[in-house]
Amino acid sequence: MTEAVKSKEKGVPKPTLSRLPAYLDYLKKKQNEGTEYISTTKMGNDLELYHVQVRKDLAYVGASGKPKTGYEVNSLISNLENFLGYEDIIPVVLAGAGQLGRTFMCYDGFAEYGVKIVAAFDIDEKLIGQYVNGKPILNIKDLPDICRELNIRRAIITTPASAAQEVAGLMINSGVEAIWNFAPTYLVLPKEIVVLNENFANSIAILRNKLKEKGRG
Amino acid sequence: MTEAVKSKEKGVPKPTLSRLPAYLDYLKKKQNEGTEYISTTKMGNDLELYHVQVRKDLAYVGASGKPKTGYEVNSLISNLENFLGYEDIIPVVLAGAGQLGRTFMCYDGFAEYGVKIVAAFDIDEKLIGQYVNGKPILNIKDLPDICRELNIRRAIITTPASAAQEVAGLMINSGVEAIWNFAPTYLVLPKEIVVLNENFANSIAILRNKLKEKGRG
DNA sequence: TAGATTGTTAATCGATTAACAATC
DNA sequence: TAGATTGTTAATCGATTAACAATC
Repeated sequence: MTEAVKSKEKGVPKPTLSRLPAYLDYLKKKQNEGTEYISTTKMGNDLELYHVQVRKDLAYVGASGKPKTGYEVNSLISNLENFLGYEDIIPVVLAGAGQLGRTFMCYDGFAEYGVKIVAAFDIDEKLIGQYVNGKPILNIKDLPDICRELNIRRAIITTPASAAQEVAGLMINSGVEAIWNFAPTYLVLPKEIVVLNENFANSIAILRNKLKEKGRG
Repeated sequence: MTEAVKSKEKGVPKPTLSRLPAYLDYLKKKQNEGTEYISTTKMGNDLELYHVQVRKDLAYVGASGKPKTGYEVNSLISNLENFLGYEDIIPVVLAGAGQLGRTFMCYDGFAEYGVKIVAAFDIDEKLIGQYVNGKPILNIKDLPDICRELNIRRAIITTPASAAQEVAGLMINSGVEAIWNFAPTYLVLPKEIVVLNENFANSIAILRNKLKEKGRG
């Protein structure tokens, strides 16, 4: 009946959501250059987007501007950061301490977006017990205990493709609700689990297709 | 006038394209299990897609099935691989031989999709001259010459965010037409250049949003 | 004031879903 | 034959684009 309830139900449109980090990145650069106000016309031009779309996206995160002046860069950044929730620190575990896994353990950029790797897990005895960037590599067998103890709900998979499905199962049994999968395979998991398959094959296909569209094979 | 011309013009619908690698991965697993024929009903069930959509996507890559029997797994795989063009080997250069860059140099999985890193480039004297997985790390200053010499048109960026934009410019001046960017920033480049920004911030935002939609913050 | 810019409402476009006919 | 499955055509849905009114 009341529209307050109705509007809360729907999630963010996916296309909108995927543009928000681009706006944020762009605005931070502008902020560094000392820009105080910016128009959606300018933003749209630079980011190759239609200005009305930019305005709608910004309205979505609660931002508003002034006719003739535009939007205040600082408050726009706050709006976006708030909406994206980068302030909340979320502890995650990582399975697969191979080269990619260890790269992620070292990569402090995750922290900027609120993702904090607390421990890695592997099956390889040679890796178990080591520390990478201050984070321990533990035996995969201990994953359930650690997850429950620390109340971990998010996980990253960087195992080989062959191990990914099994590891994902183990994680889910340990209370994990969301999985960010970098293993080159598509995980098939229960509907209540959130998965994001980060798939290079997919990216390569998209790149090739964009090239083909522009007439270059 | 003739519909032959008309139909060629349009590119693949993006949603379709992004599902194709998932089908391929799924079908290869089925092939391993010895499955010879498969229905779109089954595929749709397993991959959480509507069966008509699966059928349309498969029609797109030139596959066809038989009523009552379904699609032949082997030929479906061929169709997909053909369409995705994983057989053509494309030489690429990589800029930024830091930890992520070196991880990619070691990762032979790229080869499976036709991507072959021929050389890496960096600005760091300590790295220049080293070999990683048989591939040389060269001085970034030599990138233009090497690209022109070997007729390289594709590049990967794994530099820090601060260097990415400049490196991209250098690449474009050296004949590069497509850039796969892993630096945590959105590149703004001429329209004729194809860019794919592989952005973790974006992924994290999507993951969070999926969780929110399911009622878990 | 005039003009740039915001913000909203309507029209278009494309992809997904549904209904149904064709086939083995 | 009957039923499962393909393949096509029409209906729905959601996002983008366009048109326009409001405002500083």
